Amino acid sequence: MKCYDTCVTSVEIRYLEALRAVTEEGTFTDAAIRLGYSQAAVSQQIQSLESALGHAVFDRPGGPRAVTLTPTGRACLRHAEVILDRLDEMRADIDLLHAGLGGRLACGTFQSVSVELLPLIVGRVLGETPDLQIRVVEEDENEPLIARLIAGDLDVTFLAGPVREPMIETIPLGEDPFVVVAADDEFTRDLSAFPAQMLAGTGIIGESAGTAQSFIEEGLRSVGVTPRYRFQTNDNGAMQAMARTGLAPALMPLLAVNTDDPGVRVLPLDPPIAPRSILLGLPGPALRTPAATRFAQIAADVGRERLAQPAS
Amino acid sequence: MKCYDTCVTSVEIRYLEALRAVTEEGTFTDAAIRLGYSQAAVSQQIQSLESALGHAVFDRPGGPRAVTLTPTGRACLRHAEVILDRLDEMRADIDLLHAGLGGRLACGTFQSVSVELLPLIVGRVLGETPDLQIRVVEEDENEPLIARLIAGDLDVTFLAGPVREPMIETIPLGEDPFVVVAADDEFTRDLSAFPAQMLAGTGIIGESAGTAQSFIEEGLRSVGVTPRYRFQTNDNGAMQAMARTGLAPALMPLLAVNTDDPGVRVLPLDPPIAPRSILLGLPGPALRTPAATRFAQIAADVGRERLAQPAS
DNA sequence: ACAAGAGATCATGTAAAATGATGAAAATAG
DNA sequence: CTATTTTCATCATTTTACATGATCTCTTGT
Repeated sequence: MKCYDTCVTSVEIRYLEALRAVTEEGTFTDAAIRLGYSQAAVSQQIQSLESALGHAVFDRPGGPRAVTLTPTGRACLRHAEVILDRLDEMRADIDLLHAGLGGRLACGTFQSVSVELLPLIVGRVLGETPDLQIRVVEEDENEPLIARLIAGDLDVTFLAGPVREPMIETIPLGEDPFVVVAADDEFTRDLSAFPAQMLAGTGIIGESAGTAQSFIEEGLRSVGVTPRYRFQTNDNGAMQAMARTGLAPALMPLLAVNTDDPGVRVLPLDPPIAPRSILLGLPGPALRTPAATRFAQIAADVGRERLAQPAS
Repeated sequence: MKCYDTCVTSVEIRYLEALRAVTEEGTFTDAAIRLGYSQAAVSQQIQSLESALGHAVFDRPGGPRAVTLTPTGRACLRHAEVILDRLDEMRADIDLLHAGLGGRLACGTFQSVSVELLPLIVGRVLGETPDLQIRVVEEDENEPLIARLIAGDLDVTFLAGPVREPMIETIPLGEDPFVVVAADDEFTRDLSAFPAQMLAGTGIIGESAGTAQSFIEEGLRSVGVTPRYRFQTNDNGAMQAMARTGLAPALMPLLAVNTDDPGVRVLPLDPPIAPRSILLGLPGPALRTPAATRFAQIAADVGRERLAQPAS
């Protein structure tokens, strides 16, 4: 059969549906009834499909015998089934996404939040919507988190400190004070707060870099102390373990501290440095999934429970 | 059938292409250029897609900023990529199929052919088109093979004996005589042919059932012998091994005999019974793949080489 | 404030699809 | 062997959807 490329129609979804229906029903007429078309329409659709593929997909024996697939048609149908299934899946996926029950939620975070706050929130969210696929991305700085949120790479993200970025919306969750984690020895045993001035002498243990550390350094300078590092690591556990040895006190966000550790004392700084505020960043309303909205609500709840609220 | 849905149009391929193009280009205008449409057309296509899905897929910030995918759009795109890829695959698959280089070939066969003839043919076919996926289906009878060929389940099939079935085409490959396989003992050593009459006394070893066996029984009756079975099995090797013990001679199609076995003698029957003709069945030309056609050619070649040709 | 750039909107012509009626081919029944 | 039924293809026609080009609106950058 010669195919004159008079009409450059390409493969359309409805052709594939027709292919499937005709195959399953056995006749064009029944397929047309099932699809809600006229028989002529189905006939033309199959013809269009055949002209698009360049080969016949059905063998029409003529007379009251059922049409059968050609090898070409069988190959085509194999793919068509996948495509049509995938289309259904797409719809289901989107419905689920919009119902807030399914889909994916990519969440940005940074270290101190990851320790305690995030697991709590994730636990509650998953308690409500177990089918939600949550992916967590950790960064040391605000900027990449914000960038990825704007890029749509993330659906929500935790942020630290004041954020001025008109493209996104932020919800304050509370404040995370910086505390001194010191070895539990005869000196610290009597203290209820750690004198900031002493840090100049002892040196401190801190994170390697990142937003939190800049914040700390700035805070220390504002109370007249220039910090000197005795040890820097990005691992919270290592920091605390090192502080336990008595090498130097660690200056850490409270959220990152394991307060169950009997070997250390956790003390506020005196005078205190400005606490870091913890925010949740969300994209504009149009880019927000129901799951993200719910995540934000739960995050605010958890923040109210576990974080100091700023004096308003 | 009246449809009162607000969206009369459903998802179309071109919408998905537009979705992909806009996502990759970042703007409707560039996507339109890439697709060869006007900007307005792409805008409408995306709108149609959105109305079909029920949700926006792009966030249009307005002004000279690139549009970005909404979570819905991202979910949609994930599936769209698969669907579009699959469509390309479909075309490639069909082209390959039509070039005779790829695709699948389902071949029906029966025992005696499977032993020697089929491996030879398959070997040659694969030598020419290594990417062809050949699947072999073995049945004992002609009928299921023919039925599956007509149903399109098989692309080619070997058949035995005369076949009267107008729906399919048959190519004679040659004749497969029935031979006596007997233990190599003092009695058979002097024979150049096995007297049919003797089979009445010794009994025979044969297949359990099936077309071949009916053929044998009929043939024996035509020379005045009523067969009596001493042992029946469907395994050619077992049949031959049993004949080797001297229990009784086996009456088998020559093709099924392992002629390298030193423990047995393979003798023609005297008087001979009608040999079984070996045919290759093919569907009508429209249902034939190039691979099937080539398979038939090679089968005819091999048949000419390895089978007795009927006296014409 | 203004210009530039991006998508939305509108009216319009055109192309494609669906329809309903008719025709041709083939198996089946009488 | 003819009539009937079932099937798909074809044709002319209507209806629908599509793409276009010209504005409109909005936002950003200067």
